[in-house]
Amino acid sequence: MELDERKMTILQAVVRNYLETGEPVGSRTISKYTDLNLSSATIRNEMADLEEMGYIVQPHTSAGRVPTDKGYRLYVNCMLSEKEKEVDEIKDVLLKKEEKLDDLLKQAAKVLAVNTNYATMISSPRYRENKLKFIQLSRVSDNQLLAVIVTEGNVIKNHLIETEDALDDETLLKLNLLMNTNLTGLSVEEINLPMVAVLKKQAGVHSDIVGNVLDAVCEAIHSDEDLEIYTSGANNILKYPELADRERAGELIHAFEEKEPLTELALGSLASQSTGIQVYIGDEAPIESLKDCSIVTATYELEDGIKGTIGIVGPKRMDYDKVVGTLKQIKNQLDDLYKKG
Amino acid sequence: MELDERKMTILQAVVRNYLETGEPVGSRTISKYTDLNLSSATIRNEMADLEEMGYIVQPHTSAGRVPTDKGYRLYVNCMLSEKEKEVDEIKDVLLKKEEKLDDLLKQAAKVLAVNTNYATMISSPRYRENKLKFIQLSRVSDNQLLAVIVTEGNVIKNHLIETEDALDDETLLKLNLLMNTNLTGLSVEEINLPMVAVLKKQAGVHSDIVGNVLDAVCEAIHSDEDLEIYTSGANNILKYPELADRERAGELIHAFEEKEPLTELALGSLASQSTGIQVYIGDEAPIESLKDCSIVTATYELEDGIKGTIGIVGPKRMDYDKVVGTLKQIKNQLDDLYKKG
DNA sequence: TATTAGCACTCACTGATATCGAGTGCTAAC
DNA sequence: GTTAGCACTCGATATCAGTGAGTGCTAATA
Repeated sequence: MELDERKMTILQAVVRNYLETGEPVGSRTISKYTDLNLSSATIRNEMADLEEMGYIVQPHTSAGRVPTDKGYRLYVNCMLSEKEKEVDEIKDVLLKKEEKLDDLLKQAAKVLAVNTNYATMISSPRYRENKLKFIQLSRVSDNQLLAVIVTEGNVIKNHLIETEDALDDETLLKLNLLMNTNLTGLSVEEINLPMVAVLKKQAGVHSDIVGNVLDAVCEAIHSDEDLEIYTSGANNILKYPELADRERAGELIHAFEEKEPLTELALGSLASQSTGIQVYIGDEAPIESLKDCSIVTATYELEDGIKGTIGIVGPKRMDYDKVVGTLKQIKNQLDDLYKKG
Repeated sequence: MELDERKMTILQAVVRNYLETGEPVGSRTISKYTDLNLSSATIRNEMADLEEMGYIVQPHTSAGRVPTDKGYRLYVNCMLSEKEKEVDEIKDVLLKKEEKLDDLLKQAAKVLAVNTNYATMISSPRYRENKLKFIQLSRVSDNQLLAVIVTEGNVIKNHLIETEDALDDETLLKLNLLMNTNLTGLSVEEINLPMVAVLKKQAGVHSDIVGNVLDAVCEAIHSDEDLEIYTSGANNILKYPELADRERAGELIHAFEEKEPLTELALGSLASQSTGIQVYIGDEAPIESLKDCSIVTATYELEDGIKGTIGIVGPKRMDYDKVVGTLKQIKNQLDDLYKKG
């Protein structure tokens, strides 16, 4: 059987209607809803076909139709390709400038949640291929050294090192010079074993300190695992009956609280390379516990290569149009605000 | 009317039974449950008295009794004063040692949540009366300075400062010396305006940098507002029908996600000076959105004056005995682990 | 005088039954 | 190919009687 234009129109009408009402939609509704000027009987026949093709189902005999994942997918694909062309009209979703990046991100998540009524998440940007910019070793007290490590993206890491006995100023200066001259501008991959050996040798009795600092450097740059995730509006989950039963809601809330699953999602979305919008419907979701939901993610990019993920989790009958629009807008704003700031 | 010992026994039995079952408890149940050897009729008379005194209520005529907030309060007071004496038996709630303090805290929240099946929170410790230990100003790039501020409790703060033009090494050294000699060992309260004026004067053209650093110092030490809150098991809320309706659960989940309300709670608990256990029942809660819950908090103390709050939020019919016991245990462990580490 | 047995009464809860109506598929007419 | 008409399905809602756990009150009892 073929999916002609009329069937497509009817499918779209079914999906739209279902998104609005959340109730199975019947033939009579569609007959009035569309401008096809067809009787409900005709629509019924078409709907029977659409069901056979797997785009819609009846929850039970004598009920209207509900889109399947496949139906949503088709709808979303069409919608997205239309959105491509269309210029995004300006909506009033606005971010204020914030001092700190993480405050800005928190705010973005919140604004998105309030505007869409879904649960939202945003990951801190991930600095790929990051290079060392600056190392500073200072004596904090007689037996404590502080290593401050700054990387290209201005990510700052602190690391306290316990020492046996106090180092004098001269030694400290020497160590600082040694490390900065040898390591600045390098990424972790470029710091290899021979280099480490040379450094340690030059450090003499203080080779353990160098080792310690290098470990901290490694951790600071290779910060895949400490991708920060900020969430907002997890309670919105409870607004959608199809997600609000104890079992499901519990899992979702848990995922939003623990954040590990969301980290996966963020990393996955980043890995996919696409800068655009990604939509996961039901089973397509990369996270087991979100498989009854739809997820829409976007990748924002603060500067070249400094990317993060922003996403929305909601019921499958999500207002995709609105979500995609709002997401794009926030994404653009994030970009702009940072460049200006 | 007087609350004699028998009434007290009956009240306790009612509360215990209700905690277990969550169902209104009737006179016959109590008659069997206690070893008072009284008929249900006698119990009924006593229960009528207890109701008149405001310790229990009937949800409706022809139902058993349920404790009121006042009833819970009496029960908890008795329980706590008994717990005082009793030596805590060793349970197997164990924390593993962690590298970083925040990992340890996260773990504590999680363990507590898993063990009790309630929602839990823990605040990072708050360093009161904190003194400055060390300031380091370094040049990161031509127009960026990095101020690293270390306080007595080894809390490290970083602050990036943009500069018009590059400072040479000598000036930098001078500024560092200036600030360290003048400020080390002082608390924010001790850094007054005349002192700031003198510093700025000595800094000459770089007075703006000094001002900038001082702001950062102030923020670093006076870190009331950035008390970190870690939560776990917020989804446990959904396990208790009396909290699981959309309205209430939404509010609770929201509180646990936004964390601001919990910060209030933590600060309040710290302010109360008590090192022991605090129990808030229903309306007693300092947070509006938690007024249908009970909250049990404890103050942990890593070192002298370095205190944080750990707390549990659950339904009013909470297993207070177990919660208090577990909380005490975790509290002790937190203390020990840190001292050893 | 305190306790208890007995009894009438209350009321949430359960399950059976009836009714309603939105929606379907099919057939026959247009 | 489209549509009107009709019988049929089945979830949702309302009604109602029956059940049982629980109460308060009264009168008998130790």
